[in-house]
Amino acid sequence: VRKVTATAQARASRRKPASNAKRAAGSRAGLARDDIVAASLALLQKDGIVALSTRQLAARLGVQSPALYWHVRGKQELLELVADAICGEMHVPDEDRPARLRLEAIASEYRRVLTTYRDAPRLLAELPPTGPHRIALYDAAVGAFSDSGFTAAEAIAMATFYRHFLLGMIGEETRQAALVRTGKQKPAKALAEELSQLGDDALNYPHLRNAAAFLSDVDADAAFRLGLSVFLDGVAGRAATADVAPKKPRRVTHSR
Amino acid sequence: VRKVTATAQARASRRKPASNAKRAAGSRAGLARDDIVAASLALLQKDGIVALSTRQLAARLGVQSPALYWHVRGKQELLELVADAICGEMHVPDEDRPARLRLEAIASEYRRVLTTYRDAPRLLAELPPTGPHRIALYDAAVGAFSDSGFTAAEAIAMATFYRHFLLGMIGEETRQAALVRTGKQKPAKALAEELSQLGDDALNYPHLRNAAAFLSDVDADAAFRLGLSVFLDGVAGRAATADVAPKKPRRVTHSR
DNA sequence: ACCTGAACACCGTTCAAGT
DNA sequence: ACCTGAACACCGTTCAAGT
Repeated sequence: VRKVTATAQARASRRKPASNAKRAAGSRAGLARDDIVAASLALLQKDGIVALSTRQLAARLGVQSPALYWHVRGKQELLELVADAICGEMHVPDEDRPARLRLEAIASEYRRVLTTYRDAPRLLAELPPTGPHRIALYDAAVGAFSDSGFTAAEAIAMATFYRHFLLGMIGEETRQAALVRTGKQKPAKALAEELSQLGDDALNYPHLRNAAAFLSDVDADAAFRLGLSVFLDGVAGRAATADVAPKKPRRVTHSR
Repeated sequence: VRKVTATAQARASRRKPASNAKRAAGSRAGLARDDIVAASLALLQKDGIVALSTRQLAARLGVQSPALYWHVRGKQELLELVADAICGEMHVPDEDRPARLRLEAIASEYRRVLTTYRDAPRLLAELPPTGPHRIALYDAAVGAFSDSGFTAAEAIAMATFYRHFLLGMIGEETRQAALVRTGKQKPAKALAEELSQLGDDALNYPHLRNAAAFLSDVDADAAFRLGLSVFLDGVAGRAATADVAPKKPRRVTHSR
């Protein structure tokens, strides 16, 4: 039982057998890794992340779902491949531009492609940034933060935060857009309802209540630029002051 | 078929029948909404979000899984209740403190409680901020951003971004901590491997490679404070300049 | 009013067996 | 080398029926 599993993993991890000009020779379905990723992207774009199951994917490829496991180690790896393929569509900014422009370029590339794939922000946020394209973007961000005056350790942390910041902003935008698209009550209405429902009780929400009129008419584009510029203003207004790498080498700790 | 479903939803939405001093009278399992949420939190803390299934939850409560559906509309609502219960442990800052201190207080409350529940950041990031406690926190953030010089519409957007920023930072921290805890290779090693694996090819990652030595020794606490202060510096260095509410009332649009 | 039993339509994954 | 068939251990949810 152990043995077979081990060899199966070994098979799946040894990929790209020779080239990509090898399929459809004598294989049954002529399934290739790239086909699987392409079909996954199509599925994601059409029906969202919930539809991205091994079984539906196999059906779309005209194959039984266990067939996927010869090409891919498991669903986790499949999702990572999809995530990296998505990031492969993003353009990595040139090194010779000023740091802030590079960070802005990364942001707009994120937004440009992630808004075209359904649920992509959620997908990228959940998966650790593996894969060559994702790491390349990460590397570019680290470089930009380094050039902004952060130490190496700080730049690494900042790049991670930046990534999550962008994914959060874009994810929120796509979530709102999806709500409107599917005809559900626009979120302003939903929140207004909640507010009036609970308003008379002990808790009331003065600021939201005050701003309720503006809830529906937030331009996603302007909001994105605002959030981004606030963050980058913070970046610009700071030289390397904080100290993220402790003196005595110490493991990552979580609060406690 | 339609009718019955409708009444079932009506039943589930009409909750808190009288008070909470009513259960265990003649009911079989004496199941109450609060019990379900409490058991969910315990399950979450012990085995993470993957274990938080209706069936495992029911088992822990000594009940069949369909029983839950009398008390709760579905899994989505269950998760929202759990999320709000978690946020109920956070302290909302006083209004009379300076805006920046309020935002810092919100941040440290987020971090304090989210690091105690497994996968809580992911949970909160995926769910829209419904529920009284979550809305109260959101309201406090909107107030703080308003007092920082943002217009109402801007403050709403900033509060959303702030939430995602915090969830992203804390989520990354807990993810790293989980990797270390479960004995998996610490992420520094993993990334270093990826780097050396792909390094000789066309792509190489100069900045990550340069910073690789610092990857393992990032103090999560210091990193959090760094990211937070950068963001809040950006907030402080900005009066209300941007314009998030468009002149001609226009729906939320995505990209293009 | 509150819960069970049985069923439906799904999942991801393993593994022997086919070709 | 690449794929199928059958199976395992799960999901969330509905709905009639029990008490």
